[in-house]
Amino acid sequence: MANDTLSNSALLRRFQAVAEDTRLRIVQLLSEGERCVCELQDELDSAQSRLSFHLKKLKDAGVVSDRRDGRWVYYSLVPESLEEMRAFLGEVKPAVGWGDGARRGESCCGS
Amino acid sequence: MANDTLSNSALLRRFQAVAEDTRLRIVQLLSEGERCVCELQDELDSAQSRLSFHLKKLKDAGVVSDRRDGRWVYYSLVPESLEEMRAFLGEVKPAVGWGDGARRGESCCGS
DNA sequence: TTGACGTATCTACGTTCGTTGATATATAGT
DNA sequence: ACTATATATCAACGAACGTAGATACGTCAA
Repeated sequence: MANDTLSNSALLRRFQAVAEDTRLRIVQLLSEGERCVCELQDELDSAQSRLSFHLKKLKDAGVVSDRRDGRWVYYSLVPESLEEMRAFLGEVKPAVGWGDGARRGESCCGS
Repeated sequence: MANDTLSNSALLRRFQAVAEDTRLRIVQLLSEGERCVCELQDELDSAQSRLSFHLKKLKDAGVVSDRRDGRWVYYSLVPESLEEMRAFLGEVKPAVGWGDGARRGESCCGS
């Protein structure tokens, strides 16, 4: 795996951002295109301050970006950040699938 | 997007499972192959009960599976669950990248 | 300038989460 | 049976998180 432990912090924050019900739904909705807060409010049937809170989390984690247009602020996904998570899950997966016998060298705990 | 809102719960639990420092590292380590708890204990320099707690979280979310061999319990990744997360992030990404002008039909908030 | 509207921030609160240390369970060796 | 080792579970605690309501900020129209 390419990433060292320290550089995981950005990745971790992205996973944390997505790992919440409302925010996962927001990501889902934004995958159809950008939305302003009031649209999300309707679609998620969520209070305004609540949504603002979650959008901030997503933004701070780099998962979404915002752009202001007059009174409205439009949010959209940041493809790179999603790709980063995807890449992690991809690097991680192939090394599996070697079930029982195929362990690394010695047995564990020195015994 | 194929998944309806309800079927997100399993996916959500997987993201929640991975969205924690120690657990993200565990997934990283397991990508190199299965490990028993005591090995992870060494590699993560973590207390035993702490590790057990996190492994349970991962297991309950379906991200890892365990197999007992004598005194030891070996943990390994469940590729399908990682693939499921990957798929979600993949479905989500392509619809982006249409920045400013390209919004959906009408403008927002009825105005 | 005033008022309406869209959004962000702040505060207080209850809940969930991760940690620690103690204890319980399981397996293997003597 | 007894002991040592590997792992899981439990109870108590503090910290982080999500929510709701109030308030502040920014933008537009009259």
